[in-house]
Amino acid sequence: MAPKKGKLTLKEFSETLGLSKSTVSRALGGYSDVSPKTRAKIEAAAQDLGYVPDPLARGLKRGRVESVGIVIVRGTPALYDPFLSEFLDGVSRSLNARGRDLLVSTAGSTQEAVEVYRRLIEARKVDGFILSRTETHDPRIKFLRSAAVPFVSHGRSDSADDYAWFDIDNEAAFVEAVSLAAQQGHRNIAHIAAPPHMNFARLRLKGFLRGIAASGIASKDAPVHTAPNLDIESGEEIARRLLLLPDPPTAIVCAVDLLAIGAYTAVKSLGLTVGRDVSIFGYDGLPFGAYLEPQLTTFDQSGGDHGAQVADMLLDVIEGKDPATLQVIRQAKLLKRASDGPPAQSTEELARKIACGDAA
Amino acid sequence: MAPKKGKLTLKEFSETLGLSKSTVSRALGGYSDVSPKTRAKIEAAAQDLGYVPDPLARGLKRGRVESVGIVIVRGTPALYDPFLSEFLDGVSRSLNARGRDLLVSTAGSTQEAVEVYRRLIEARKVDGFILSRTETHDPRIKFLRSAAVPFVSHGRSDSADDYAWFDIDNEAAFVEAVSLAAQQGHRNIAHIAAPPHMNFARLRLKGFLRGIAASGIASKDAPVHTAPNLDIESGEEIARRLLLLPDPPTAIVCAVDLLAIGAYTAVKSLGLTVGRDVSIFGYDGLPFGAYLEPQLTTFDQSGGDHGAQVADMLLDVIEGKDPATLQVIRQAKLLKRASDGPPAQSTEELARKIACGDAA
DNA sequence: AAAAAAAACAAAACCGGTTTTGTAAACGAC
DNA sequence: GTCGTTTACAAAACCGGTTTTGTTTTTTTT
Repeated sequence: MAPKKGKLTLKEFSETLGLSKSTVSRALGGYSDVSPKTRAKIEAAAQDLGYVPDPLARGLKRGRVESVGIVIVRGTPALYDPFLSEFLDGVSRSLNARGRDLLVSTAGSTQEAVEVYRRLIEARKVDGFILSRTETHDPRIKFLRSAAVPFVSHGRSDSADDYAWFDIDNEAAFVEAVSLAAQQGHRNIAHIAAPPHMNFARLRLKGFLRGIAASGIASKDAPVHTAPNLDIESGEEIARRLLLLPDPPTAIVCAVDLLAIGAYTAVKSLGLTVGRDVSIFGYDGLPFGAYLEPQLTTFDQSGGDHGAQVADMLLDVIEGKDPATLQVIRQAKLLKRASDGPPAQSTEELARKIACGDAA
Repeated sequence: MAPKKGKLTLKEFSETLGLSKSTVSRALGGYSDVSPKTRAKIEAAAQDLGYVPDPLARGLKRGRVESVGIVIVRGTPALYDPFLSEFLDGVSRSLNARGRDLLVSTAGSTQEAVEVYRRLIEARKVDGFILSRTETHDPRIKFLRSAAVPFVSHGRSDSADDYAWFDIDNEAAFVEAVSLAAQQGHRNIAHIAAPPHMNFARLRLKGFLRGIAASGIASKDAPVHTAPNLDIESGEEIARRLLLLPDPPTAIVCAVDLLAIGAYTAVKSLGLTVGRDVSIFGYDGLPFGAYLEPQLTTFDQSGGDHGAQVADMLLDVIEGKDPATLQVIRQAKLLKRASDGPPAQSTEELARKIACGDAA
């Protein structure tokens, strides 16, 4: 257990074995021109004396550093994003299992993120990148593709299909939410959308509209308002605006949980009951949703799994697999809780109730 | 802008300048034996041609890699900790400003974290570590100290004072919370404590007790219950238990915001009003607290600043500064909101109210 | 049994820098 | 004007590995 001081070097190690550096290196590297007997001896000794090649020296020659990077863009849904923590945990686990590490940096915008990429590539600190929260037109993807640096993105951008990505079927999830609401009897269903430069926002809106069409609801009964920011305040503000429409929606499908939480506040402040007067659907599966009153119906993201899978994909790309063959889409899982249900009354009645309550 | 293919190497670079590798290297390194004229020329050319030394090669010779590591321990207050995100952001900013990067890994326990440290040190992937969420007896600190690896911890452990740390004055914060409550007229003040193996928990409890003593409250009127986990459920369960005591507290001081959020639920489920019947104090400054009804009174942590400062301290240690001289303590800032106030009634009256309401 | 081929290991070059040591020219002192 | 210092740069060693090329020795082929 005595941790060697200044580390055991290949030269020393091979000398104690009475062999040359090259033979030892090749033996450990699994090359063919080493006799089985010698190889066994070397491996045993390495184990024994705790010889581990210095990754710096190895990286210098090999051109790899066994680390991957992720640059987190501040703002938008904020760093304050539980999903992100879980995601990072998944990434880290997966990387560690394969002897790699994760380098994390932050940036104020995707543009700034590109600068960080540039620096990290130049400095040879990573072998590839993981992208998250992709935007519709994402400069990061453009850059990394042109720089020919391995990467995998969590979420697609518009520029389709010759890179590796992992994505949730956002569209299908929102079709599902709308269909469920329609089935429960809602005829006026609103959507609080996320800013459309986020790619997931576009897809969720698309799903919402498809769901509306499939349910035979007129588009005038399916108002879409876009939240300026993905935070609770915005959710409250927009939800309030929706409920004060002449034909208020009896169900509100929110692009993300934070908006849904804001919507709760709006509904309650109008003297209404979430889940009866107004149904609310979220998306993200924030743990917090289970503590709302009533518990929020939402979609689970299980960030850990996503992170692990994305990391695995990236390692494959780094090892030479064709990125275009690595495209995975997964279905979101509805977390049915208590914020949805058949509407207690029609839109007209709801409008009247709001008018009275609000005046009161 | 043409990004050089296979990177510009020192050899190539010095050849185009008609100088030797060594001279160029020494010029850029700021050594003395280069004429000012030559140095200027070299620096201009480096800027121009975009020459950046390969950190791998440099690290190999210098023994430094210009990265620091942080190993996040899952569980306990969970990865789902907004403070952590901000903290990481601060660390990253500070490091990037000084040309360093952050390597992030996760572990299931502090013991496991030590294994990760060992691996990262062996693999020479980092020059030092940042620790967070220190425990009272922290094996990580013991290990890093014995391994003589630079580190700075965010939060102290019991083993006092020959390493670098940055900490909040937890004790003072809780004295303040209790004093405020006492001043508002509370004579029965409870504490929901965090598990005592977390060092901050110990200090907060200590502060609570000191505040109680200073306010002349009998210890029998200051019950302390320890939450098994730092989550919302635990908070609810313990708060409920406290409120069903014969002499229920009119104020509950919680070790962390998550517990306070749980306490809200307990108070409300007993038909009581937070801030009137029962005052609640949190600690953490979770953004979410501002959306509770009523808004949670808590202490601000501003994780970003902490992270930045800790990172700066670590770089100082790595550069040879004596860790024992780097010990910073900062005062927490009370975020006075609406969950506290003078008690609406005495303990006895509250007990009666609870008994009735609960029966009803 | 001689020539060709394969096996097993060693020597040397290389990755891209930094640092130590060397050396020619310019400078200063006596 | 000779000798000792500086000054300014170059050559070479080194960091700790990997990989290419070389060299024996053994085995196979004919």
